[in-house]
Amino acid sequence: MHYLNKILLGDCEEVLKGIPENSVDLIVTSPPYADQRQQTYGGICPTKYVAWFLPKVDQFYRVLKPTGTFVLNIKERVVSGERHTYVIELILEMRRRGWLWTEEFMWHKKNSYPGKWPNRFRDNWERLLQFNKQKKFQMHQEEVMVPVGTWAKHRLVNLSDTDKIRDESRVGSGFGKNVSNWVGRRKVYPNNVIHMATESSNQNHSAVFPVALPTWFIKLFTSPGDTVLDPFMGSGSTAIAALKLGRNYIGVDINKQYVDLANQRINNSQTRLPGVGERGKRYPVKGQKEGVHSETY
Amino acid sequence: MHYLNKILLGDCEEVLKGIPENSVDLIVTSPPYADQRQQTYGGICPTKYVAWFLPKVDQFYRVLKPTGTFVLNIKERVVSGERHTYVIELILEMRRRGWLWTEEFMWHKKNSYPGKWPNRFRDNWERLLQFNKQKKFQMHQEEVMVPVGTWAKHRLVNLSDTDKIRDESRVGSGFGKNVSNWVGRRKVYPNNVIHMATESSNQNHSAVFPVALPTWFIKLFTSPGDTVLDPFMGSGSTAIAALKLGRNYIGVDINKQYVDLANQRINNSQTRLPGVGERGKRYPVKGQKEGVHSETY
DNA sequence: GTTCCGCATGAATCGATAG
DNA sequence: ACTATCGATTCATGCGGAA
Repeated sequence: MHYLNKILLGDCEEVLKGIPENSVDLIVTSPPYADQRQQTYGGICPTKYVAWFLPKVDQFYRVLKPTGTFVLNIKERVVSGERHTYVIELILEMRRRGWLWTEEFMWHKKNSYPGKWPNRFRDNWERLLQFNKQKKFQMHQEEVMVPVGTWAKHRLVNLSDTDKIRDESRVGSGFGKNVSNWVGRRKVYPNNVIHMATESSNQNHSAVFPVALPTWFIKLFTSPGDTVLDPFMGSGSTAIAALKLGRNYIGVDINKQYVDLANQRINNSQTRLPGVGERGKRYPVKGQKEGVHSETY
Repeated sequence: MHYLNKILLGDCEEVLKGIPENSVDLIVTSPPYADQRQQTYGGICPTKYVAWFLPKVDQFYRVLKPTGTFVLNIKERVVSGERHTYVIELILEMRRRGWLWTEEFMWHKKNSYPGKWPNRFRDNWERLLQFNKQKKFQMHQEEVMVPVGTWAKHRLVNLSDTDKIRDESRVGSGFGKNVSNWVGRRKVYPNNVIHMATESSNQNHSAVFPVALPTWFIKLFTSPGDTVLDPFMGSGSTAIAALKLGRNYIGVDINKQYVDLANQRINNSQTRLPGVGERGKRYPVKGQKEGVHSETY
C-alpha cells in the first residue's frame, strides 16, 4: 500500500499504471478544462479534449472497484459564440467504453466570474457527472441528509456567512452557535442540485474546487477506510476532505508546484487542530461549511 | 396574419408548414419527454426520440427569424439505471443541421416531485437549451435584471417592516442601517441559473411549465409586438405569458383537450382583469410572481 | 458579543488591435 | 483570413478590522 495517502507527481495516465486494478472506491476530480489553466497545465485544445482525456479515463476504469463511483466535475467553454460539444461527446465515448452515465448533478456556483457580454449572462453552474461500472454501487444517502428547508432558512439567513464560519471554528465541535440547533432537527434527503461557492478569495491558494464538494461525495459514495482517488489533485481539496473523513487518498498531479502546495495544505489542515491526523475522527476545517447543500444556499 | 393569437390543432410538424418562413421571433416550448405523458401524447420511445424530433425542429428553423431564438426545455429520463443520451444526441444532430447551441440555462425546480430511490436522489433541475440561427440575435438583458444579491439576502430579510420604514424616514444623512442603499435598490444582470418553482396548481395538464418561465424568456428575447411560438402548447402557459407582455402568440397542440384547456386558461387570464384583452398593455396575472429569478439564494 | 463596511479576487467572454 | 494578445466589463464571497 505504498501508494496510499500520498500525492504522486506525474501524468495520471502513466502513474495510475502502477496502481492495482479494482482498488479504488471513489474517483472525484476536476480536470483542467479545455484551454483553461494554460500556465500550469498547458491548456488542451477543445477539439482534442476527448482524445486527450479518454486514455486517462481507461485507467480510471481499471483501478476503480466494480461498486465504485467516478465523479467528474467539468464544464464546456464558449467557443466562437457557442457552447462547445466536447463534454457531451466525452459522455458518449465513455459509454462506448463501458461506463454507465448514472446521473448528472448540478453544481450551482454561487459566486461565478463577473463580467458582461452582449449575448450571454454569467455562467453560474457546472456539471458533476456521475459514472459507474455497474448499476449497483456503494451509496449512503443518509450520510448527506440536510436539515429541512424552512427552519434552516430562518435561522441562518440573518447571520452573515462570515459570522457563521467564525463561530463554527471557534466552537470546534463542527457546530457553530445557532447551528447547534440542528441537532435533533428533522432532516431530509438532498437532491441533485448542489449549492456551493468556490473558494476563490482564499489568499494562498485559489482552489476553485471547494473542500465541501469532495466532502459531500466522499460521505455519499464511500465508507471509512475506503480509498479516494483524485488524478488531477491541484491544490489538494480532495485529499483534505478524505483525511478529515477517515478515508485513504491517492493524489496525482503533473505539476510539482501543485504537489508541494497540496502537501502543505494537507499538513496545515491536520496540525492546525488538536489530535492530529488520527484516522476515523472528524475535525472541523477552517472555512468548511456544514450544510452548504441545504436550502439556505 | 390569420394564424396569430390562436391555438392550432394538429401535429406541429404539419401545422407549421402553413406558417411563412422567418416570421417568428421566439420559440419556447417544453415538448413531451421520451416515454412521458403516454396517455396524452402517446409517448415516444427514447431510442426513437431524436428521429421523432428532428423533422419538427427543421420546421422551427424555417419559421424562425434569423435574429430569433429557440428555447427548448427538456430533460433526459432514466432508463435502466442510466441517464439516457437522447438529449445530448439531439444537440449534436441539431448542430449538424445548422443550429447554433448558444447556451444551456439551468432551471432549478425548487419544488420537485417527491420520492426516494436506492441509487439516486430527486431530480431538481432541467435543461433550458438555447439555440440560434446566427451569432447575433435579439436580446434585451436589462429587461430581466434582478436586485443585487446582498440586498435581498441580509438586509431585507432580518429587518421587520417597521424597522425599514423607521430607518428610511430617518435617513437624510444617508446612514440609517444603510437602508439608503435599498432605495432605488441596485439591480444586476442575472446569470444562467433560473430558480423557479413548478406550477403546483392542479391544472389538468401534467407538464408543469410555470408561466414565469416563458415570461422570462419572452422579456429577454423579444420586443412588444413580436411573435412567440410554442409548438407543444399544452395548457397554454406560453400564450398567457405572451399576451400579458403584449406579444403575439402562435400555439400548436396535437391534443384537442389541451387546446380547449389552453383557450380556457387564456380567456380566464384576460377576463379576470379589467380592461380586457387590449394588446400592448400589461396586466398582473394571478399567481404570477415577480422576481422569481432573483435571490432568495 | 454582534453587526457592518471595505477590499481583494476569481475554471470568463467579447471585440479590437496587431503580427 | 487566421491566430495571439489585451483591455473592459462585472459581482458574490471571505476576510479583517471597526462601530
